[in-house]
Amino acid sequence: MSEQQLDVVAQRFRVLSDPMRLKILHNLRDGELTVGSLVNATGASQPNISKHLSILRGAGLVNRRQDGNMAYFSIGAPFVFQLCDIVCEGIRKEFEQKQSTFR
Amino acid sequence: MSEQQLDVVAQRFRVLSDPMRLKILHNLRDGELTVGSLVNATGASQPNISKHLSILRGAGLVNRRQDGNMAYFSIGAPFVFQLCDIVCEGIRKEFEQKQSTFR
DNA sequence: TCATAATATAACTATATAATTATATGGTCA
DNA sequence: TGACCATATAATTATATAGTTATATTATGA
Repeated sequence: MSEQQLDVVAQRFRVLSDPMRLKILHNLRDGELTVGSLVNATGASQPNISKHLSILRGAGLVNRRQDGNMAYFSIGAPFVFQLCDIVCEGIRKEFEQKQSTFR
Repeated sequence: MSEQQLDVVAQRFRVLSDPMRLKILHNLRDGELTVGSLVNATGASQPNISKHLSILRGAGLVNRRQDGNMAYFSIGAPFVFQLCDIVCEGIRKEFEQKQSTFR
């Protein structure tokens, strides 16, 4: 793997390394939502959500569809959930190991 | 998924979001290495490598074994390579889509 | 066309963190 | 014990970025 490839991969992980962005992706799991809906669902400010959405879009993780004066966002790369599942599984195993140290 | 869970998952992605850490993991793919070997392999400074290794260790991604006055590090969670593969595949598909826009 | 609603962008601030330099710790062997 | 080697930690600096406030853009409907 080349230096450049590692940079690109690291950049993708960075996009996923923010709780609010994960929260947005999580909320989109059941289907597309408008920016306003995401603002309500997350409790974050509208500019904040817009910015996160543009970052997610830059990484191809969400798609944007405009209808009237509303923008609908949806999951663009379902593999993100696969990634989260693997990470969660890893965290679980790690806890188990740490626990077993005390048994 | 709870707020707290999202925080933990985001934190894990953050650990993987640095090119030098990915480089270290990549170098460990063929087996354990000492800090010195990793310094040589990566071209980074010794304190820098030590710090990255401690971050990786904190996330359970590498294991440490001491022998004499040398520390041997090895992959602690093989699933990281699975994660990278999925991300790489995602990047490839994204390029394909962007390319097809011009055909 | 004007007022309004939804979203996006810009400028700014505060915080997190990667890398460097200097120093400390811990082990080995004479 | 004392010199040396490998690794770890501390302090510092520079940069990246999340969030806020204010403003711009774009679309709708009276």
